[in-house]
Amino acid sequence: MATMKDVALKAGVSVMTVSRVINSPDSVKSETKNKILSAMNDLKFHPNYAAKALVTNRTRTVHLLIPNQLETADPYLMTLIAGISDVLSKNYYAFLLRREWDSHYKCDGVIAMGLNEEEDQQLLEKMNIPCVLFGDTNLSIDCINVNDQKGGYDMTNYILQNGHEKIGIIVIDEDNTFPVKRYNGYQQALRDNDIPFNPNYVRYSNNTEGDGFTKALELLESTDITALFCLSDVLALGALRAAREVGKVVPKEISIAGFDGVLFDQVAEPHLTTMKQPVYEIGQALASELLTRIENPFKKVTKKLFDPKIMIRNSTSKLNKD
Amino acid sequence: MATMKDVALKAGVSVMTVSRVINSPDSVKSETKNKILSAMNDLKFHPNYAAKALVTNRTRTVHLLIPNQLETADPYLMTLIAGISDVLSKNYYAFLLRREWDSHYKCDGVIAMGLNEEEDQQLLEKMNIPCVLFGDTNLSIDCINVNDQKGGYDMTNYILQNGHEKIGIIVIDEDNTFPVKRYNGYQQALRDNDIPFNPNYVRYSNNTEGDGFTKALELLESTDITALFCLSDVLALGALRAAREVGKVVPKEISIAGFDGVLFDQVAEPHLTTMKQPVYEIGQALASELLTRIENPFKKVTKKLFDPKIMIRNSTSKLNKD
DNA sequence: ATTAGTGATGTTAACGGTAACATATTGTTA
DNA sequence: TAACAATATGTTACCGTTAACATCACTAAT
Repeated sequence: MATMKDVALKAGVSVMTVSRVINSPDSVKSETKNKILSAMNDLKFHPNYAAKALVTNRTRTVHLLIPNQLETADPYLMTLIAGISDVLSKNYYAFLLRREWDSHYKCDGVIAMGLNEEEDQQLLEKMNIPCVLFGDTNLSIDCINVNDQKGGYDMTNYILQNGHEKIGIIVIDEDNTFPVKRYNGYQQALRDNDIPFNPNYVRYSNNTEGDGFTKALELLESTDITALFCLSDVLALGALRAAREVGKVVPKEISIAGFDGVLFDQVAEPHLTTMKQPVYEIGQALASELLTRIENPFKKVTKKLFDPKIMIRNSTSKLNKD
Repeated sequence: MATMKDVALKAGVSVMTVSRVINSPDSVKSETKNKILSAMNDLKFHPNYAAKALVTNRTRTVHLLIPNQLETADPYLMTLIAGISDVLSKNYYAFLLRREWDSHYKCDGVIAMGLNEEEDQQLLEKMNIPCVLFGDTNLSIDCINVNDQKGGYDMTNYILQNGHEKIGIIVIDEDNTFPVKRYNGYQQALRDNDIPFNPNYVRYSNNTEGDGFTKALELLESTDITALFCLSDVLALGALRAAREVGKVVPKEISIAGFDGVLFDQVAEPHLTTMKQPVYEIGQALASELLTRIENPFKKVTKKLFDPKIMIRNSTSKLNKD
């Protein structure tokens, strides 16, 4: 492998001038620069990142901090990673998945998936390197998140526009903020449409297919809802099964909507109407945000919200007035 | 960050002795070693991998070479990456996804997903670093692959055991070897059970839901098959839809089986009987194989096959003799 | 013509480790 | 106890790059 020394020799200049061609090309006379550039080309020179890392204290490595609760193969996480990875790889950044923050292993930056505010806080206070958070925090850290409130609002609004007024909701009961935001969106949409909020239409559940089934069954058997908004696709899958169980045809007799837009939503039968989170794009955004933060550690903190996008498929329809 | 120099100073020895404690602990007197160890502990010393990389020519980075045809967010690929990543991360190896081999960017090893023999061959000849292939090749390279022939055989055999004799098959028509192997397994199982092979039961298709639908429709309408073996889950999904289209109840009137065991197979309705590839485990195996190869570049080449595992769910059943 | 200023390039040392060799210490044997 | 291994530790140079400073040539101003 050719080193800068080889290039310098071939171009008849000092190593430092070669270095300058790479790092501040404007400071080198164009005649000299051309000589060096063509020498680099001839020798197929590519910088040794290890040497560079040693002297600049830049590793070209990013750590992805992922919650213990999530499996690595979780489709949501994997899509996020795909987005992150595509951006990082393009910039020759390698990355490494970590389940906890270990400051001993050097990296240029961290992308953290927050779970709840407290954990975020604790975590971020320990780090003093560039960091971007998938989530929210009031700390001065770059954050990217999904606009869950808007997602909840828009979906509820869509269902209302279809003539439904009795809309059940299955909320996720978890130490995290997103379900509450989605739920708030639901309530706000009802208010804005002058539809009274009915607490009997609300169920809290774990985020599992099984619990979605149970809670949906309850609602279908004990209330007169014509639509059911599940705050995750996994729940909605359970609700779909519950509808089959009680013999209600989806969407003719009951509309069912989910939230997330994970891989299997299009495979469920009927295809699930859902709020798709732009997870891949968020991954990309997290990575590019981190890269710009690494470039410029003192830039203004940014907080970005990505709007989820409603995917209208055939688990929902206009209210059937019979 | 503490360096070896700091440790050496604190322990009252030379830097080299500290280095030895890390790399060949047995060569240091235990009294000295303890002094150094506790100094390292006090100072929270962790080696600087960049410096190490520079002098040892080891980067602690692995490149994943993924085919251009695959999306990064492909669930199959993502599960593989999850397995790889879990092993690499544990060993503090970072990784980087590349779509083509670029020898200029240093790494300690490469994991390549082969597509077809020719591509593999071309690729591997270019590389002269540790490499493990997900696929097959006659070159002397470590390979890990799925036993597709056995998968095809076992699934066909399972269907035969359920009394079916008229078994349709949708083969994938692609420049790749796995569909042929699965197809061979199908044929061999027929032979071993003395069931004549009927070419009318065979369709070739692209690996898409849509084409699966079309080809399944053809078979359902023009033949008397009682079971249909699709060489991928995506195809099987289309077949499921085709069965609904012609009003045949799955599995009562037609058994449908897939192959792959991807994320959505359990979500399809009815749940799909399939041959699950141990993709996550294969990812882990690829990574650990690579790490041992990096440790010992001259070890004997290994070729491993992982058996796929039949997941019997409710898209298949015993032949209904009416 | 002398001085100061500017732009282009070179020199030196350092980043934090390890390899190879040199030296010191200890133990073994005649 | 001298002589010699064997074992334990130290010294030096180097890996490939950049930062900081030094030098040089040339132009502009006095």
